[in-house]
Amino acid sequence: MPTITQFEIFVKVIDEGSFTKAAQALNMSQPAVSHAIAALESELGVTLLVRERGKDLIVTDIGKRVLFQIRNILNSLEKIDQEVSLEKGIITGTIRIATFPSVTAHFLPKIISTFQQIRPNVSLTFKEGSQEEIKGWLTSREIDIGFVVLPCDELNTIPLVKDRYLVMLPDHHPLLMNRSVCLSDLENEHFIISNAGYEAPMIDLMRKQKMTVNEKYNTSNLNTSLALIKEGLGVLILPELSLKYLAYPKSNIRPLETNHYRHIALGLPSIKDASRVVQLFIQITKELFE
Amino acid sequence: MPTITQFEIFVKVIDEGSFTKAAQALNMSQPAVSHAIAALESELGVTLLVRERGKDLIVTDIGKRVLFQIRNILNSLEKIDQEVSLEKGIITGTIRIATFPSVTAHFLPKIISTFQQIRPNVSLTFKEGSQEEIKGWLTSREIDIGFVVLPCDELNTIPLVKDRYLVMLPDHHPLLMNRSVCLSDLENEHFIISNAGYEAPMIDLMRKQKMTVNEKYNTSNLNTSLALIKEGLGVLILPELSLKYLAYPKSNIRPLETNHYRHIALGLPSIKDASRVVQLFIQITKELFE
DNA sequence: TAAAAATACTCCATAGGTATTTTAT
DNA sequence: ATAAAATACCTATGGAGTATTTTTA
Repeated sequence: MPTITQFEIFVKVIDEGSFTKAAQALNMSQPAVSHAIAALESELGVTLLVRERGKDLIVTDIGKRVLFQIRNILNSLEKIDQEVSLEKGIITGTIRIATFPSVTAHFLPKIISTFQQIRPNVSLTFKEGSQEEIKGWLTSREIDIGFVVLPCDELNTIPLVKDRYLVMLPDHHPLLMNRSVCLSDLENEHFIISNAGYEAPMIDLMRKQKMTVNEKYNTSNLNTSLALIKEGLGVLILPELSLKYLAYPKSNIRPLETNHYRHIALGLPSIKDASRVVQLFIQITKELFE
Repeated sequence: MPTITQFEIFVKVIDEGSFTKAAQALNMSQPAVSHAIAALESELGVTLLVRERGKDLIVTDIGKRVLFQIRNILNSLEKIDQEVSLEKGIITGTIRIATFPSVTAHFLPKIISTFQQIRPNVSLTFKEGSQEEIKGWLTSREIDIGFVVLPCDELNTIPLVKDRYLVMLPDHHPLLMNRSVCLSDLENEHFIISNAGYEAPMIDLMRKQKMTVNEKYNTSNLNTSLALIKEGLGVLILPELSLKYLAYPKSNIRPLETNHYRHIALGLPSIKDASRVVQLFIQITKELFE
């Protein structure tokens, strides 16, 4: 019969990418980790990890499938702990949260402080990534809950706030004559696309409406994008929240006329299966946005 | 750290209702079972079971909540086994199925034989109960999949077949003059209701349409119901499939005119989280009804 | 008195430790 | 030479057994 400790060791080895680092993280000896993985593999009768000294660890295909179930098991164990603590009158637990940059900047501090005031014994851990990364972490059960942009059909979602889209224009741009801009106005513009993908839903919308989209520049950094606009090389679509801390003259920004907003929401694989503290987190976050 | 064996013992004790029986079922000694439960309880620091010698075992409130998570853990372990077996080229596993009487009688034999032909190494276990029992077993994760009657919003469902409703009438009943009967015709009739609750959806429908429902007799057995109808004491609504093996003259039966059918479906907590063999079972069962 | 759970004790399997070796960069 | 995993060997915790006692119907 495999051991829960073996499961914990297996997950830690994968998360750390090395037997030695996992041993350190778990405060145990390296041979103990070697033993545990070997025992698990011989118990199951399959190879879970390909270790080539020097090179990176490789998780086998079956290893990944087993990993998914093991993460579920460890999550259930965490829920047992939470239920038991609750029974004893102490509310504890850990919530693993993933955010994307504008959420981190604008909402996270308030959410953390509010939640910690209400439940000081619950620890929160954070991870920042792109939409795709966050969804991946949710499906592999590496995190409990994440901030996502709607639409997102593959997850249970809790809508929080609508974020308006803006267009940033270079000086002397003809569209600056208008109070607002609509998507069709942008058909012949050069677009500056950022790696963070803030504008993706609008670009998709244009494509869906059979408009031509001129994706001219692709930057990995918003400041680079700003520089390109200032040079008159293109325009940028950005949600209002992402703009807040950027130094760009208000007079060069126009609201995008569309009934499509960026809906920011909480997402998780299943609200029903979430632990009590995660459900409380959902509740409190929702109330903060009302 | 608790042990997987402890989890298995805990579940078996609850399912068997006794330490001694659980020990027998698990081929181990009674003291070992005592130890395991005591160890689990002291590990968690809570009482899971109240044992009063002679009386029935009582699962505490926290015990029930822990039980739910433990069943999930054991289900995940089963999925690991299945994935590993599949990797080795052998498809194994167990599917715990719940049915209600007309499914047992009409569909189950065919489903079993078809499935066993395709996957002889997968074992199937069956449990028969009422709709409410089946839903309870699914939410407590005691079974993997069950046959349910739609609508059933709390589960993922796979519709299989529509079953017509019929009305059984006593001799010389005026409605026998018609080729078919509609719900409003039945407003002033005495209803014979069976414990199995086959007619529940139609009764609900009548109530929803503000009709008066005269629930006169309540029987625990369809044969009793038949006797009551023959005496002219009331009428009975029954889905066609449930009628098949009942000895009742066809001439006293009329179809119920309604666009509401009894939809028989497969139901489970989450299709996505189901094991591969359960998903195969869904596939095969669905195809059998096409 | 019988039946079920708990206790006392014994044993051994195994998880985890230290020391060392192997292997590849 | 260095760094990471495996191997060898040892120890001790605790899981499971047998025998027995406790408790209540």
